Amino acid sequence: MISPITLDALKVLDAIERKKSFAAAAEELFRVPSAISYTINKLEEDLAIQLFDRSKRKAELTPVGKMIVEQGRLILNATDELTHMAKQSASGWELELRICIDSILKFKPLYSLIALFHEEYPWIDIRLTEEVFGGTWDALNSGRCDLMIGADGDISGSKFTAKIIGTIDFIFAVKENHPLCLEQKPLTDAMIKKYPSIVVADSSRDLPTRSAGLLDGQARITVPSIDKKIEAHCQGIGVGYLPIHRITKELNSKELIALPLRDHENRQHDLYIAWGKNNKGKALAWFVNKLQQMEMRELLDY
Amino acid sequence: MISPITLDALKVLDAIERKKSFAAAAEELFRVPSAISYTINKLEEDLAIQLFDRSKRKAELTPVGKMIVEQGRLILNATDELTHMAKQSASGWELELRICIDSILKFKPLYSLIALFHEEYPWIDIRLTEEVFGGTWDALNSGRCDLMIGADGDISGSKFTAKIIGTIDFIFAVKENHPLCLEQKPLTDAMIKKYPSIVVADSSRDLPTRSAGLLDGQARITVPSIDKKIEAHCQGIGVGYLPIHRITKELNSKELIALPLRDHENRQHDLYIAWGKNNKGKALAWFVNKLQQMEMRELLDY
DNA sequence: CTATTAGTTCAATATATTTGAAGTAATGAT
DNA sequence: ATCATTACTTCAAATATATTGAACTAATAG
Repeated sequence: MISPITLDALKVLDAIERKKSFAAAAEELFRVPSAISYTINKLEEDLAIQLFDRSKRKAELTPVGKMIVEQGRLILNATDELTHMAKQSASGWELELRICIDSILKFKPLYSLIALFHEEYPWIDIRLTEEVFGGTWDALNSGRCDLMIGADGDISGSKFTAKIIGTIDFIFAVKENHPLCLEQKPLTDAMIKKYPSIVVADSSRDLPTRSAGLLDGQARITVPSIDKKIEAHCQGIGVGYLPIHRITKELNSKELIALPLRDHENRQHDLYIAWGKNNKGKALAWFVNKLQQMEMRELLDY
Repeated sequence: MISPITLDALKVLDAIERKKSFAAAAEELFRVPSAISYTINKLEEDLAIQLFDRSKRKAELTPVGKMIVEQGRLILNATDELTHMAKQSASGWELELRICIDSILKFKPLYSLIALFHEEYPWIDIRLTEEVFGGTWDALNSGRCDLMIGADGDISGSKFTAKIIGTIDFIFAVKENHPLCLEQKPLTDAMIKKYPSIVVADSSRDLPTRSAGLLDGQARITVPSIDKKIEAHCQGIGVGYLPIHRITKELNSKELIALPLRDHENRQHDLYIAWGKNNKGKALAWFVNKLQQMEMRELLDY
């Protein structure tokens, strides 16, 4: 026997310390005093350590005894928590929920949602990953996440449930003082094609790469994230569509200029959330519910 | 029953997971397979949670089961550690050691000693307090500390063991450009008495205040710590003796000037460590041993 | 100097665990 | 496909462990 300590003994020890008496502890635990005495004696014997000073009428904890009570309480709490966790997760709560978010969306509003969730269910792990364009669908499809929040482009098949929770406006934006600013508005295709377009790399691995509806015959510069794309626009390296909510700062400071196009409306993309149809997880349901209640404005962090 | 989990069940669960088999776990725990089966069945029943998937020949942990194994190991470790701690402290190791150090000494070298100690005995708490002059003796005398490291002035009686572990040199030092610098050397009492002396408050509460051997008939400015005294000297507010090792920086930068005195040698104070004679604590012994081995230079942090 | 309180001891009893033999069902080998 | 083997389960009996209540001891409060 490596450790002679038992949780029952720790419970008894705890009760004695709180009630300051063997008899009172016995009552609390629905046992007779002699049973308490037996448990403590056994623990002392097994440990070969005196836990109580019995020279007085009332038994008093020795310093070591006090320490065991204190540390023991931590252990008892841990087991109670473990029991609780186990019951929760056995009753339909996931042990972890993996959320994949399109990098077109801002993380911040999701953070506060996660914080809220974590307050209620601190034992459930939330794993957040980021993908660009089709990457979120791909992550869901290949089982790398349980819930995707992302740009549109629906997936075929009946494995997933998808809900549109809003739309994102895209506008054609270029750097201030960009040559295109001097051209006659609205801009034509020919004008635009003279400048490279900035494309965010599709992080899809399994799915066919999505064209993202870009103009043809134009030089392309591929960047790994939406942030880098915005940066590239600001540097004047290229031109293209950007989601309004991510560039409000740059538009306000006139770092980026929105330009009207002859052949394209300012485009709208649907914002989806999607998850496995037969995923009955309650944490998933919690997030789906909250996300649907959320105002688009909150999610985009205008 | 609040938590049906028992440490024994967690041990069994751990063994099964490691050995990947009920039978192997049984062997490891010197029980028959049916006993293992019984323990697991009981735990599953009490928790009302399926811990193993028995559809295959080899029982496999369910996700919840895996979690319980993982968390359970933490709990098992904690109990093992608790047992260890208890045995250690019952075998003569203190649960905490209170060290009181004279503020004349630097804390830093003691910190590394404490760090070293903490590496070997992480469960023993070290409480470090600081006192000025007689304060360390007083702290020891009144039971506020177990070990004092400090300036001299031996205590009468046989309650304590004291060891001299070195000496500290004190010199008479004043601010650069202080009027005393211009006087003829060596300085006489009369010259010094014109300027206030800086006295560190004796934090003693129970013991008669110690005169600290200062010149009489001189204005006194009382400061609460050695640092404030050095500061006061640097500001030219007063004059007096300072421990060399605490003012090497100021002496090198000529912020403070050491001056020779006619009537006093540069004084030496013995550096003591002392502790209760019948304190048989092993942590105390460890520190006493290490402190005696330490070079004065290390302790003063020259 | 009792009377009372607090905890202990002990034999009897109740409960829980372990055992070994027999059983079931899945896997692997032929 | 069949059969032996593996891996675990079930069950009754045996054993170990915990609980009880009655009798006991020792400290302290009145």
